[in-house]
Amino acid sequence: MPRLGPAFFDRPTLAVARDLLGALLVRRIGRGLVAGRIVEVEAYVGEDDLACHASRGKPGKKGRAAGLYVGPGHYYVYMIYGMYWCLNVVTEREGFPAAVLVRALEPVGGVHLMRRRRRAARRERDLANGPGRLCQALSIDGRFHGKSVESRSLWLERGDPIPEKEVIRCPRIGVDYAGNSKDLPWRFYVRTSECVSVRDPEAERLPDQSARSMA
DNA sequence: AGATGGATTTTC
DNA sequence: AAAATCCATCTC
Repeated sequence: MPRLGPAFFDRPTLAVARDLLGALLVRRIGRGLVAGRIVEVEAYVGEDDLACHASRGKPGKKGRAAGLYVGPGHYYVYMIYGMYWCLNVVTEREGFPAAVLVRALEPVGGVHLMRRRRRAARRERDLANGPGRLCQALSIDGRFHGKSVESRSLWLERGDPIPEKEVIRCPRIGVDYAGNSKDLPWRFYVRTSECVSVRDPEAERLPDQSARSMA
């Protein structure tokens, strides 16, 4: 499958997020390959999004959030709760802070390598069904922060498209602190996947999820 | 339900 | 300088 280049990410963040569903995230570790199909993502868009790191601290391109301004197709990797890494891909034009957080993968290849790094996971579906877990499973850490998606050891490939009917759109996880941004429906996941980290029963009951405005 | 634990941000 | 907070996960 062809790799996704920077141009793929140089688009509105919600469209990128939606289209990343079904794509493959591939990691090369030495001679081994570890790969997963993306089944859950979240969009973080601009300084006005109170859940986006760019809304914190001093406005502008300083500190941690600087990594969100670097232009489309770069990884933004940060540590959370002092223990776990989270992988984002920066979107939109240079100078505008936005990214897509990759929240869950369905294991596709190198499952034995994932198990080695995810001893706590008993079932295969638990190997990468969370933003911290997938970084453990694929051995992704701060070394990838700021790197390009054209990296030789971590990249994305186009996968089979996910039909609109299978896409669930709902509010993001863990952003209750984000005031008026907390209910924005900027999380997308694949309804039929067993590897979604947190399901949203209410959203799954509603018809025609992602046909709503992307604005 | 509670513990974890480092970087970042906010408050004093 | 100190306290609070965090895009989470594991164990109990």
